[in-house]
Amino acid sequence: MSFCEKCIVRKFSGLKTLNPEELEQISKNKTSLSFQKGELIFDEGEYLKGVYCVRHGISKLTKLSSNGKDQIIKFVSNGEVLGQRSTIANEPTNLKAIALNDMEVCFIPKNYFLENIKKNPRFSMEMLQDLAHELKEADDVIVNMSQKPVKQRIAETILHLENSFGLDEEGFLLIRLSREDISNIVGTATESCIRLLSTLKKEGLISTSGKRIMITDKETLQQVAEGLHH
Amino acid sequence: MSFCEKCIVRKFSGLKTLNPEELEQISKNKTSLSFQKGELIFDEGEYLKGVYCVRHGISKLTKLSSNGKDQIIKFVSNGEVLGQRSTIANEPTNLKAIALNDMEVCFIPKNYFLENIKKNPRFSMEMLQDLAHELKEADDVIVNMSQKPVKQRIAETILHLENSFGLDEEGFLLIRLSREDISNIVGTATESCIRLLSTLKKEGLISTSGKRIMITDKETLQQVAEGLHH
DNA sequence: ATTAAAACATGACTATTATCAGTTTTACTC
DNA sequence: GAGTAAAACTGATAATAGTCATGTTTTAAT
Repeated sequence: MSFCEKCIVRKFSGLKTLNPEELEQISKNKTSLSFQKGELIFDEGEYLKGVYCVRHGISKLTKLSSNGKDQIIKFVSNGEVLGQRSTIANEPTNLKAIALNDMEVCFIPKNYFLENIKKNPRFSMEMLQDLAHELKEADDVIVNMSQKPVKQRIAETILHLENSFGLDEEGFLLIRLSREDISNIVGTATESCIRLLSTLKKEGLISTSGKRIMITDKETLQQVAEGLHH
Repeated sequence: MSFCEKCIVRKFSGLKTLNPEELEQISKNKTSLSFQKGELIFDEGEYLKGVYCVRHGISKLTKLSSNGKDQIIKFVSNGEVLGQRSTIANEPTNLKAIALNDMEVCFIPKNYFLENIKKNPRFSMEMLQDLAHELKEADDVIVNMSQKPVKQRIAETILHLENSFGLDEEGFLLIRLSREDISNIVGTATESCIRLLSTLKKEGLISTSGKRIMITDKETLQQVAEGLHH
């Protein structure tokens, strides 16, 4: 049994605005869950009974397109909360959540979450700002997807993955994705994605080793992402 | 001078959850503004001093892409509020707002809007649900943009415009957009957009008269939008 | 360690979309 | 209502991305 009050993860999520009593209330009613790599956390269209606070690991959130491909909408990792949007909207989820690696999460039943939104204005303001921020990010993605060619989107994705998850000791991106996952981020055929990664490799902007990717010329890669370099 | 209490528009926006005193407070401090067709309401990156409640007219919200094209992210019309996201996030706007036709809006200074979020839990819950809903829509757009070919996106856009703004007496879409605007919704070259509209016309799914568009075979158009028809 | 399955990679070809150049139509001003 | 600028349209061509076929490497399970 662990206590929310002491959880480091709390510092990064909206939960930081809750007072000790509110936290204890949540602490008493949460349940700890583990998910294995590849395991389904929740599916698109499910009604959630609460939110999932991620203590460890990374989850990918995808949406099934009418052509049968899963589009990756975003990743959720340590200190972030899964299922916020649908819980707040009181709707079924619009996304599917899958564990990218082994995960530990705390499940917080809906009513404790919603209760705090109603009672604690600082918490609800935090949630509002969270959603506002997500919305801005979504707008950026829309523009990139509609206006940029695939090569730019891949360059951008690699830079974004570095920013979000950082590097390991050897300098490789900490997050390891299959080529298919990458193609599902940029919305392209897996073969096209592989080919363009090879191109970036030949141009000396990245190097790879299996699933691991290293940025070797960040400046030029940024130029590619912005369409200034061919 | 008009009173928020009596404003029909209020019924459609989050403002409906405010009580008479809160409404009077806003009513006393709002200013009425007019914008002409094509006029700039606010630019990307501006700090807004408040939100704009749309009483009449339609505004397009765009974001400039690095390739110099404006991507249309969404439209805001009667009963909806402009500048919500950036006001809540306390950030500069991430979108540019332009009047698509002559507009009448009420400007509500920031602090009256934020005050109600802090004091009235029903209002802040309404705002949360608003943002949650926008976020879901944004996810849908991301999937469409990344996974669907241009023809499908155009079909979808036409159907979406009918749903959002309806038809005139003759059965044409009420909203009238230039070919360039349509191409900036689907994120394509204007010429490609024109060509695909012609194709849809030849296939008998729509007909056009100048800027006016009429859906003549809704069922098939829906199939095209979903990729079931070629 | 062996083997089967999955993921990765590449080539050949096709389909889609963008670009450039030009013409026609529409809408607006005087 | 003629003149003009902007928008709409069309064609030719190039660039981009998707599909299908096939071989190779990596991964994971026995």
